[in-house]
Amino acid sequence: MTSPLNRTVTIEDVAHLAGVSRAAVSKVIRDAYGVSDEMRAKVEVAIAQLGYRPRVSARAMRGATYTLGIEIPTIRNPFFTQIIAGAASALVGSRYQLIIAAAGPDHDGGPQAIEALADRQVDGILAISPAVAPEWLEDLAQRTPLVMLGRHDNSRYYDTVVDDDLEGARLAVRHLNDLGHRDIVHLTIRPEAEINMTTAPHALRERGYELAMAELGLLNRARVVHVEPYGEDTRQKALALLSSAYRPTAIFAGHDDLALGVLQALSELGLSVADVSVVGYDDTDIAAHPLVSMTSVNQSGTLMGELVVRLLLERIAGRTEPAHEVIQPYLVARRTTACLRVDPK
Amino acid sequence: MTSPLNRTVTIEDVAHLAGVSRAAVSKVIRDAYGVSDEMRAKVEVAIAQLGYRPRVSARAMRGATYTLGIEIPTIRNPFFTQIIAGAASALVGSRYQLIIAAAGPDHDGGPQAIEALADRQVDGILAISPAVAPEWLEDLAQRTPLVMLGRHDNSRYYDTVVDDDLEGARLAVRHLNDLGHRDIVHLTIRPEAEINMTTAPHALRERGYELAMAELGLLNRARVVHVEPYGEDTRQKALALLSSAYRPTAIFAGHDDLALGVLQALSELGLSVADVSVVGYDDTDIAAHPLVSMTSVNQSGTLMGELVVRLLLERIAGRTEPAHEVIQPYLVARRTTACLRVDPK
DNA sequence: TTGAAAGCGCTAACAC
DNA sequence: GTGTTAGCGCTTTCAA
Repeated sequence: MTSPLNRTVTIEDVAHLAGVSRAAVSKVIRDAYGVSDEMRAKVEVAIAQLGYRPRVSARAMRGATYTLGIEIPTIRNPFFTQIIAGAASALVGSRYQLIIAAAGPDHDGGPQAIEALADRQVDGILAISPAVAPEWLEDLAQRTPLVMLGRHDNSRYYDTVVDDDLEGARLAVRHLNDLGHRDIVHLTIRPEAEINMTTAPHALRERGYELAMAELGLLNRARVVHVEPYGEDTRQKALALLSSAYRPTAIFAGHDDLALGVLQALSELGLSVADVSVVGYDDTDIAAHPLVSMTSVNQSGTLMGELVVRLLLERIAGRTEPAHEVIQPYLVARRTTACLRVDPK
Repeated sequence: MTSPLNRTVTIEDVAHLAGVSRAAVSKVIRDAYGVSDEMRAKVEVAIAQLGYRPRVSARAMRGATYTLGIEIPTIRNPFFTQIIAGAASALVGSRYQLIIAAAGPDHDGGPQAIEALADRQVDGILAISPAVAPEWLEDLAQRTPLVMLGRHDNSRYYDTVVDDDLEGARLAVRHLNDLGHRDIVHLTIRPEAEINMTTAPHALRERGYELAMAELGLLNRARVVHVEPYGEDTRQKALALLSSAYRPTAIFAGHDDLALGVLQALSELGLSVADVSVVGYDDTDIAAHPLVSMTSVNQSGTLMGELVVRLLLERIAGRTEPAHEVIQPYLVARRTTACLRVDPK
């Protein structure tokens, strides 16, 4: 199985050992048309004997890399890893390998990581990057099949999969209102962190929050607190908010990690969800844990991951009409949202 | 910035526009020796104008890919993503890009993902794979610089960074014993999930557990519960254990996710950490959250990530003597470990 | 069904 | 300091 050579074994070595041409070996490893069973057998024996593995870079020069790249804003958010898990599971049994590039707080949050994938000649790209202009993406998509997650725009060059963030936010606000809350604050990342306001999930959730508050006749009570997307800021701002004179009775956070920060601040102040109700977004695993038991809006990350892979493979296979899928979110009510007033009944 | 050509812009196009040779462009983009400031300026203008980006595959045919690959068993474990974050931060400002390959529950848990990275001609590999034979790794390491995380073996071909799992486990057991516990169960993944018993973290923690129990004269009470590494099994086994006639007063779990499963089972049975103390391993973020507040053994995942990158870059730069670093773990005591008996004093 | 040969985009010797 | 050129390991016509 191990190569007896010092240098890497190449297709040439296999061809030589099997007594055939390089082209023949190439056809066998690609399952290409026009190889006799006999030749296939010979070649496969030689491949196994030498432990031959085709070099992806060399293949990339002429053909495919059989690699799909996925970009995520940060690897520290469990919702993104859930999407990746979904994407990976959709690839099991296929000839494609998934590589991940995380943008992270230290980078520009998108283009850089996506370009890194494109530079590596992946056969297709999945990306979660609201902070990128559509024109830039269209340019990229014309070279590399591209499916974007969490974008509400409608390019003909790339596909999109997105949940109905506006509706998700309304679900959250209405739920809190149903429980008797009227002073509902929305805590979310500062809008500048997402370049394109109209296509970004958090901007849309913020609009959904305002819409819902308006529908409930609570617009005058609507308050939005913006925090830095990474680090300690959530906790700080939540502490300030919760210890201010105008403490809300409920907080709807833009995503679960922010909600966890709010819950942490609550704890630190000796308060509990009996004092201030909390709702998150994404319904990550930890939200369901009994110790946290956090109400959250579920947008089916795993299914999203599977879906984007399916769309991307279609694109790679040649589809040119754009696909734009919208996932319907649903609310999972748990202990972190409590009735404000006990029902007199 | 955008290319005016249909096809991808190549080094040839840049050379042509700048009125220089391909070699000159190559030197500029690699910061290589022997370019005049004037030429550099011309080339850089042309690069910007055409939006040229070198194709990694083509570079790989002759030189470097400036890509480091990191393999992790699963992306769903926050400890691994913490390591990745550390590794990524150590790479900020360097010319290297990190790509991630997750093995995942559906795969063979190591070789496959590592080979996928090697196939892509990464310049070096970081990997967390106890379930792989040293010979296999040595073979790989002779082709590609390799640093392994969480292995206790000592190859001269690859570097290792590992925490002292034996000691970590002892810290956990002693802590519980100090609190008055004597019936301490160890819950960990089934040993077959890690091929090489003597080099695998969980096998070593199990040995450390037994050692500590023996040192405390509690060997006759030592009990180990094995669970499947993924899925619902932890909860099931924990439920069974906690509702059995021989309920322990404390459980030391092999890692934080298992510990969370135990805490979940506790909750479901209407029990709390006042009834059964729990200790985890890895000290992931959620352990520190006030709602969880879980005692855990910290092995500095972020620092580990930074360290492995440093070692890998050294290897790539030419170091041949092996490096084998051992991290000292420490226990972070939190609410999940409670005194069994109130001190009469 | 099989093989010969061109060439993908880049780097590294080497010549100038 | 700069340009010329061979060639990395594959895939893909195209002939046989």
